[in-house]
Amino acid sequence: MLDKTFSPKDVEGRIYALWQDSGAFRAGRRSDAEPFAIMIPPPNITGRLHIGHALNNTLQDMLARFERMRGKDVLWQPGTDHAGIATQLIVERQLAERQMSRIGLGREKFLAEIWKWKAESGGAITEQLRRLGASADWSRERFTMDEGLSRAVVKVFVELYRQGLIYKDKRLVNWDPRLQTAVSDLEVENIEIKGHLWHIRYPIDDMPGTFITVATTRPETMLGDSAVAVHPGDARYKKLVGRMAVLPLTGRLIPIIADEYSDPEKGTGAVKITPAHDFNDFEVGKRHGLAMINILNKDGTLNNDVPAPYRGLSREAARKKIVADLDAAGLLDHVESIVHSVPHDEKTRTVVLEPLLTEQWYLNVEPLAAKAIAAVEKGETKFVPDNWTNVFFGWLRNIRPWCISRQLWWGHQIPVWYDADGKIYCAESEDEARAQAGGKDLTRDPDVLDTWFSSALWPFSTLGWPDKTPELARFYPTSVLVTGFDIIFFWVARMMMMGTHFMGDVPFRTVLIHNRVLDEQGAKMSKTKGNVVDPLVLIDEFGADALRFTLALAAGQNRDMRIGPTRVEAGRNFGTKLWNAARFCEMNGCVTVPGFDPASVKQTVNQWIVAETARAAADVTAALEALRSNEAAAAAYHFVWDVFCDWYLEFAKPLFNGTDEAVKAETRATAAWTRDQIVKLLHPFMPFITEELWALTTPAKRETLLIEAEWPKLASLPKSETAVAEMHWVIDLIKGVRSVRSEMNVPAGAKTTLVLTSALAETQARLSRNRGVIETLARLNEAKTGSTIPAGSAQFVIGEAVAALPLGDVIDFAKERARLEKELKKAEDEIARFDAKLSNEQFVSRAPEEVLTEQRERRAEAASLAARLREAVQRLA
RNA sequence: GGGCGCGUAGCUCAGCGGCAGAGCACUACCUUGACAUGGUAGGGGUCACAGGUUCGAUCCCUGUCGCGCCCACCA
Repeated sequence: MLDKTFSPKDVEGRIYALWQDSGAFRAGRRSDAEPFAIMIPPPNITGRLHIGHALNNTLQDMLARFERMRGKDVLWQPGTDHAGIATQLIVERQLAERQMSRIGLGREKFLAEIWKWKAESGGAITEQLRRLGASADWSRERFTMDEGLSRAVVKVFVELYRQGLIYKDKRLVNWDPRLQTAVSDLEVENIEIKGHLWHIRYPIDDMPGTFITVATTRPETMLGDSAVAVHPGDARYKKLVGRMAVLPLTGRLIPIIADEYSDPEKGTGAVKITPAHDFNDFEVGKRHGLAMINILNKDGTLNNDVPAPYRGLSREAARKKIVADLDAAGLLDHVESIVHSVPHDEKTRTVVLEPLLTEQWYLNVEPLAAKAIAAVEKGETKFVPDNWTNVFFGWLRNIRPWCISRQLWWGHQIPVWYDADGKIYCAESEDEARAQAGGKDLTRDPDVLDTWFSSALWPFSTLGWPDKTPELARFYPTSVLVTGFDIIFFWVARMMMMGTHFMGDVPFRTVLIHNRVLDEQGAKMSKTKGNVVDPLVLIDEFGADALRFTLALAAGQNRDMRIGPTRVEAGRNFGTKLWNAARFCEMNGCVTVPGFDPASVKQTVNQWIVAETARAAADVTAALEALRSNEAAAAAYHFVWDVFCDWYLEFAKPLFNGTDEAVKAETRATAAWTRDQIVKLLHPFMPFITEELWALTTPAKRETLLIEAEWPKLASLPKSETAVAEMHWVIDLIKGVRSVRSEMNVPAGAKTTLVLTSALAETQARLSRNRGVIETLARLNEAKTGSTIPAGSAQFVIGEAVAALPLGDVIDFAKERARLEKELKKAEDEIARFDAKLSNEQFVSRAPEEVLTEQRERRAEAASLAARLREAVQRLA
């Protein structure tokens, strides 16, 4: 006997172990079946499962389990990402606690420390994915710095280098002064802050008392100015072009140049040019051959190329001092308060990034982007929902070189060596490089690659590339990529580029973009706000199934979804409902009957539930195929709760308590069959509870659902239209009687007699066929047909029949009359509406026939209702 | 500046040409032999606003307002 409620925490661990031992998660179990592959977006090894991961992996697991049950050979490839910056920072912080430092240890020992940390703590996130129920093939788990994946990274780098797509260049890059590394354009977070626009007067050389005024938000950069630019057509400055300005505080002479870049409308129309510290100025500087004066050290302090008083100052301190000094010199024209956006690091959003002139490795992604664009244009990869396609195109069509080098230690070290003259040798190994160099002593480039470089290879590097493995042949291109829109540029686009370039085919056929998860108040979750909804806490409280079902139901087209305890509670309640329905079946001896043929049932109610089950299965299947998890979950929910529990099991009660053994047996078998279909349909969403029910409901013959159960394919079952119509009639009748009873304030315990007056033989037959359930569910002591209404009764239309309920003294006449009048008014309004519609010539001539018929029928119903209400009102009066 | 998304019940959201829906919250009643993590009945809506297309618009088109996001620029 099943317990009264399902207790997730007592069974989830056991069931997960059972699954893993069964080997059912493994890819390649069905070598003759159609392959289906999903690559997990590898979570950072530093990560803890957050609600976004929970959603992402719930959707992947849902698809993996669905396709597995459909008989496909499923590969769900798990793994983790080495997360260069995040991991290095964590270990550095831990070292600091032990009074040690990265620099002190040196590269080799520091990396050993990270590997040690990874061995101890790096597996946390995958353990947490298991708690969610993730059915990934853990035997194939990969890490972006595994030997094999690293080999892929080196191979890709070397090939791209030889193709001339990777090159070294000295130009401005976004520099993080705290981490002291370059970052890519994508890693820059522009944040709007309140700032100032300082207007500074630069004296003109040889023209005492004449100034040219420039405006800047970063006054400290003036120390690196090489020119002042004005627009060639700007009459105000025409006579100054070609003269020199005296750069305040330095005394340096800089030219006043004419360049289209200067916008006469903006600021003063004259703009200071700092080629080493501004992306636009860099271009201007190149055009005019200006000096590139770098004034910053790698840590953001001012270097020795500035006047002595400012050397070594932080950017903030330098700014203050420079403004004060300019003011003292009378060169500060005025200060304006403005709001402008300032580049910050994306991780902490606290460090202001600086454009800095450094030498970095770049990947010319343009030719790769062209291939990725072409593949999507040809429909080789589709985005769901497809509006993301344009976002993807938009970025790739305006793509700029990707800065791929990072001044970190943790990551894939760049496979480039230099000889004493600085000549570059790019090779797959040091030996190969040395051979190229003719045996010279070489030093390796100290930098590592952007973490996303290795992630971009994930769909094929995890399958063994560059080796031609059987897995690669079988599972590439993968079937679906499930991810959030925030990494379309970082990851999806780059996988598309690398995949099309190196594999000659797209990495995935479909990209399912899901929403971002917010807290219950709609705020972005962040640790500082303390509003992080921890999925593990939710799992502890409500169970993994509850969380998964809630997430599946909430996932949709909307940009954001809000998740919190109250929604997960509803998911848990659904699990309890399912559990108790199964328990009810068990109590009534519903046991799975081997060889049961659902098409053979004779009872109307059983024919009906078989047809409804088939429809639910079709709905869930169609929704899952279309990757619409919310529709799939909703269809299953509705069927289980509103159809199976609320009506079918209630109809079954009088049958189970009846005396007709044949009917009882058929109903038991049908109920057990339906329960089994439900358990299978819900398994992709709620794997634990369904597995438990699969085992417990008929312990004798079951293995695990995971291995045994096939996805319900019920399309060939009879539609049983007559049975369905009859049950709908019964349901409407019962609802009507309940409503009337409630309105009439019939005391809860009291039973009443229902007299159905109908001239239709069919109605009378239906009533007599279903008398048992109608009497039970409508709490009647008698239901009978007749054409006369007993004295002292009121009559109510229920469907096409009329219920005449004995009134006795339980009715509040005045209230009843008011209610009836209200109803009558409603019905009359409705008639008027339909009449207006039906007398509209255009409507009648153009609307499809079935719409017309439907509208006429509804009009007739309303009219009949109105007539009866009118009569009832008169009777009460 | 360019682009995208969203305004539907008190709240969170589905629906997207032909009865306006769910969950939570609310009201009343019900501890009935599966389930109070439940049941029954109910209240609550100018589907943001204005035009247009259509026989018919919450749904399609145009515009307006409001909210959010992305990209670019920022002297």
